Amino acid sequence: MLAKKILLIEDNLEMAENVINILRLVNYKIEHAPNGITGLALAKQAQPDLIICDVVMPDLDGFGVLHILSKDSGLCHTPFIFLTGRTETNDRRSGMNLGADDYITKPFEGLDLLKVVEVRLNKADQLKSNGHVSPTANNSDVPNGEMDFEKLLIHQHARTFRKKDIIFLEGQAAFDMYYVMKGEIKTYKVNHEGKELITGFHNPGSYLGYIPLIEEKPHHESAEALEDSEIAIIPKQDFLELINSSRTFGQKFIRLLSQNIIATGNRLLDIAYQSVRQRVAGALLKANQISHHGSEKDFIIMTRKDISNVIGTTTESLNRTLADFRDEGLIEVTDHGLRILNQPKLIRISK
Amino acid sequence: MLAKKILLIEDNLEMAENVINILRLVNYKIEHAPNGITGLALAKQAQPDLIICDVVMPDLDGFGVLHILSKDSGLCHTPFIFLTGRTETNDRRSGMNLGADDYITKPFEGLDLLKVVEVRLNKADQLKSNGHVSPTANNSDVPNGEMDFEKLLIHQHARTFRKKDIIFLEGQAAFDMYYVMKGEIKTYKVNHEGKELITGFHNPGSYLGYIPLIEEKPHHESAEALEDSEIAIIPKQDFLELINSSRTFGQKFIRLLSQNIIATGNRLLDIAYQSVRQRVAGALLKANQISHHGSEKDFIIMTRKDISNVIGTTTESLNRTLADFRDEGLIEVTDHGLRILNQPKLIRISK
DNA sequence: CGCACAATTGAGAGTTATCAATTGCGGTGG
DNA sequence: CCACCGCAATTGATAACTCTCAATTGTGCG
Repeated sequence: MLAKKILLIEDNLEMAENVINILRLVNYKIEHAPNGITGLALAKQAQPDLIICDVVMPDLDGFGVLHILSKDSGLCHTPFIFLTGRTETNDRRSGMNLGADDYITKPFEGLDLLKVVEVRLNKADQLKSNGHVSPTANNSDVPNGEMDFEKLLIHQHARTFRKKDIIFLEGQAAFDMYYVMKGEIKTYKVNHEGKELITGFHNPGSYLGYIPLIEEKPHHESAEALEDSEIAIIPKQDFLELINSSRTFGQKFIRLLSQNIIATGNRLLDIAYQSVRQRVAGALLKANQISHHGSEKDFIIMTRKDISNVIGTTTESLNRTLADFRDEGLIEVTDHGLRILNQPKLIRISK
Repeated sequence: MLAKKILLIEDNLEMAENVINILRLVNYKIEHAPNGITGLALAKQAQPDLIICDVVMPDLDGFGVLHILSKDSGLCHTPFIFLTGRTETNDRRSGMNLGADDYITKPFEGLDLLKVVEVRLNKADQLKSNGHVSPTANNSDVPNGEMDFEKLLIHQHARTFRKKDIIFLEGQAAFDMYYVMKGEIKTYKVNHEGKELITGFHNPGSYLGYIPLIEEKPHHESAEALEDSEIAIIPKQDFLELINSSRTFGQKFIRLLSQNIIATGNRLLDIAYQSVRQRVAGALLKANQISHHGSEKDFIIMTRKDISNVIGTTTESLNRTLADFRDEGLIEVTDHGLRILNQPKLIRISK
C-alpha cells in the first residue's frame, strides 16, 4: 500500500518538527505548511489523505482553513484534525464546536497522535472502499434502519467528541442536526442561577438538535458528551429537505416529537408534585431500564451531579436519599455505581 | 319559511308532553317517538330538521340512537340534542363525551330549550346555505387561514361544551382531534394523589388531543371547558390522512409540536428550580400576555385553583404569595380578578 | 336563608436547600 | 514514588420554604 500523505499546517516550527518526527516513525509522507494560506494552497496541490492543522495561527487560523476546505469538493471529505492548545480546550464549557473530525490537545503523547491519525485514515478508507454502503450498516449500533437517512449519512464522516466536550450550547445559532453513532450524550438546560436540569440522554441511533432547525431559533438546550462519542453532523439544509420531501421521514419525526411531549409532560407532573424521595426512586428505576449500556445488569453508572440534575434537586439531597435507600436495603452502593436490590419496593416508593 | 320539523325521542310521556308544549309555542312541527327504535324509523321517514333525544331509555338508549344516526349519510348532519338527567351531568367529571351537538339538562326552563333549539337550527341553516364556505371564515375568531383544513371542518358541525364539561379524560381511548372554535379549554394531568397540573390553555384556533392519535395511545392528558365552548371534532382517520397527505399541514404540525417541546422544557426548568414566589410572578406575567380574551387589559380572570395548578403548588401557598404581592403594591386584587400594577418588578422577581 | 364551594388566614410540621466541613480518589508534577 | 491539587462524594447543622390541617370569611345560587 502507498504511504499515506499527511499535510501538517502549523506555524510554530518547534511543534511542527515534533509532530513530523513522530509521524515519520510510521512511514507517513509529510507535507508541512507554516501558515494557513500556504496550507490551503498545498492542500489543493498535494491532495493529502489527512490534514492536521493548528488552531491558533496568524492571518488565517485553523477554523478559517477548515471552513474554506469544507467548501472544496475535492477536500471536504479529507479527514481534518485540529491541534488545540490546552487552555482553549480545558475550558470546554466555552461552547466551541470544533467542526473538525477529531482533535488533539497540546501537549500530547506521541502515541495519542499516531492513534488518532490512524483511526481517521482507516475510517476514510472504509468510507471510500464501501462506496455507497453506509458505515453505520456495518456495526449493529444503529437500531431500525433509516433508509433515506442512511444515504445522507454516507456523505458525512462522524466527528469525535471526547468526554465532557460540548456539542452545542443553549442560545447558540443552530446549523446542523446531530446523529449519535457511538457514545452517550446528555442534553440539558441551565437556569438563571446556574442550576442544571438534564432533559435527556442520547444513545447511538438518537437525533439531537433538530428542533431549533425547525423553529429557526437558537438552541433551546445544550448537549455534552458523557463519554467519548462519535456524532454525524447533518447540515440544516439537508435535514429540512429530508423532512419536507420524505413522507416516512416526516412521519418518523412527528412521532419522535410526540413521544417527547408525552414524556416531558409526565416529568413535569413528577417534578411538580412528587417528593425528592419519590423522584429519586423513579429516576433509579428509569436509569436501570435504559443504561445497560454494556455494563452489568441492574447497575447504574452516573455521577451524583447528573442524577440530581435529572431529578431537579441538589447533590446533597440526592445523597441523603441514596443513603436512606442504602440503609433500607433497597440499593447497594459500590465503588463503581449503584445496584438496585429491591425493585418492587422502589417502584412502590416512586408512586 | 316552512315550519321546522323536530323529532323528539322520549319514553317518558309526561316529559314528552312538556317538551312538545313548549316547542309548539314557536310553531315547530313536532314528531314524537316513544322509544329509540321507533325514533330511528321515524327519523329516516320524516327527515326532521332537528332531533331531541332522551339519553336514558329502555332497549336502545340515546347514545345508541346517536351512534346509528351518525352512520346515516342523510341524517348524520341533522342537529342532535340530548336530554340528560341532572344526576348524569352533574357529575361531569365522569368523563362522558356526549357526542351530540348540544344537550339540555332536566329539569330545564322552557326558554333554555327554545334557545338551544333555535341556535342549532340556525347553525344548520348556515352550514347548508353557505355551501362550501367555512362557517369559521365568517367571524375573525380563527387566526391565520388553514386552507385544506377548513375544508374538512365544513363537514363538521361544532359541538357545544358547557363550562366545566369534560372533553376527554386521560387514559381514555382517543378517536378524534378537537379544534377549538369558541371558548377556552384547559388541558391537564392528574397525579397519583389527585393533584392537578395544567398543561395548557387553548383558545379559538387551537388544536387538541392529536398526540394520542399519532401515537396510537390513550389520551395522555384531560381537557375541560373553562367556559361555554364550541369545538369541532375531526375523526382520527381524517386527521391522519391530512397529516400524511398534506405537506403544509404536516409541517404545520411539526412546528406545533416543536414549539410545545420548547415551551414544556422551559416550564420543567422553572418548576424544578424556581421558588413558588418566582413561579407565581412568572405565571401572572404569562397569564397577562395571553388572557386578554375580551376582558380589560392587564386583567387576569382565573380561579385560584387553576393558577396554582399551573404553577404546581397549593392554593394556600399561591394565595399567600398573592397577598404578599398585593401588600408590596405589585398587583391589585379586585372582586373580578387580578390586575398587574408593577410589571417591571414582577419580571425581576420571576427571574 | 342556607348550602356548597372558593378564597383567605393561621399555626405547625415536614421537606429541602444552604452553608460548612470532611473524606476519598485520580491525576500531576516534582 | 509520593505529596499535593482539584474535584466528587459524603455528612452535619441550620435556615428557609412549602405543605398540611384547621378554622373563618366571602359568594353565588336555589
